[in-house]
Amino acid sequence: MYNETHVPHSHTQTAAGVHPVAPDAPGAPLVSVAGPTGSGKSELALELAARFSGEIVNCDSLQVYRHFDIGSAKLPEAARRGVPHHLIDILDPGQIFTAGEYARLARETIADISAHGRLPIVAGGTGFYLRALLDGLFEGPSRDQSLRDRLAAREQRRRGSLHRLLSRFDSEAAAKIHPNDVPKVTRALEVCLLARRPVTELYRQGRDRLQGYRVLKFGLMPDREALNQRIDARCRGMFEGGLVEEVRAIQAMGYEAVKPFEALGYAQALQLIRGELNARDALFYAQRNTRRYAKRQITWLRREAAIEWLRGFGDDPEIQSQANRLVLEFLGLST
RNA sequence: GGCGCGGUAGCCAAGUGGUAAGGCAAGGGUCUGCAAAACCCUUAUACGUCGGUUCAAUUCCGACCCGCGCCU
Repeated sequence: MYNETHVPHSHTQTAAGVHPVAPDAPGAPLVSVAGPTGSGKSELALELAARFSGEIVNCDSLQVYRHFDIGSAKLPEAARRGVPHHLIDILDPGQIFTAGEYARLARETIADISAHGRLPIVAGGTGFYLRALLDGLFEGPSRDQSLRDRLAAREQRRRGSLHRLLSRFDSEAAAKIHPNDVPKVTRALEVCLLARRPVTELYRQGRDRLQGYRVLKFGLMPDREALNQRIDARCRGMFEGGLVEEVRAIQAMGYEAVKPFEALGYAQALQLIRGELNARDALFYAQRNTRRYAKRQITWLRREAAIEWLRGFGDDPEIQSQANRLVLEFLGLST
């Protein structure tokens, strides 16, 4: 794939003003920066964007929400060095968002950026969103709240009933989903019922993969111990930097039981406010859960295909120059 | 100094004269429209030390060490 992009392009250096996107390329270039929380994705993405006249497309399921700034570690406007950031602050806290919608929006955004001759850089830690964007999802019905409500009620009456039901509609799907994993069982069932066909059959038709781009995927993979330390420090910084006040402010706007409040740090801050946790425990649980989250992200990333691994933090100059070199090569700008 | 209680894996903790639950933490994994979510799996050369009794001690006895509490 992008091994073929070693073909040196006419002019060499990335002097400012030179459009990095070769107009005759066999697909528009697209860069993505993934990695666990706290690995320095935003910093690396920003660095690359600044250097290659890129624009950043957020790929984080929490940063899409307005008002959730501190706990989602949004790069403050002032720190963005004039680089345009997309798909940040696009939703109200009460709105539900899905991977499918993300993929749609992100694809539009990327197309737009490319059309202007700039380099789209997708940055964020939500692996599922990235996969939905790049590999696509299967073509099928999207979520249906009223159906879900009915299914949930049924499951509540008899635990495991949804899984049993699913095995009648699609035994293959049922075999792959653990009965305790109600959300996934629900989705599979929802699809079967809405499409009147087994999900498995729909899966077989493939995903609606992103077309027309050449993709360079970075995976930041810092040392686990160092990452954990950063995570702990960052969580502490969030609490000390006004996370609880941020939550109070959001509550004051009338939001209480909204989805983003379930996120790491926010959940704990909320419990602290409600008196269900003391300050020490709130921090402790936020840190621990964030460390676990990072672990899950790493698990997800390991499975991702064709990743250029960067064994360190994205704000490390050494890592940044490694990434720079790879992007240069990728764009066909290396000498 | 005396008395009492305790000392089991990284932490908490049950328990038995025949080599020992569980929980937490940790690690690994799954993921096709709520994914910072949800779910699954795995783990240990662990019974303070030294002796004694016994076929056999983590379990009983003694001494010692350490911790906690109380007393003088």
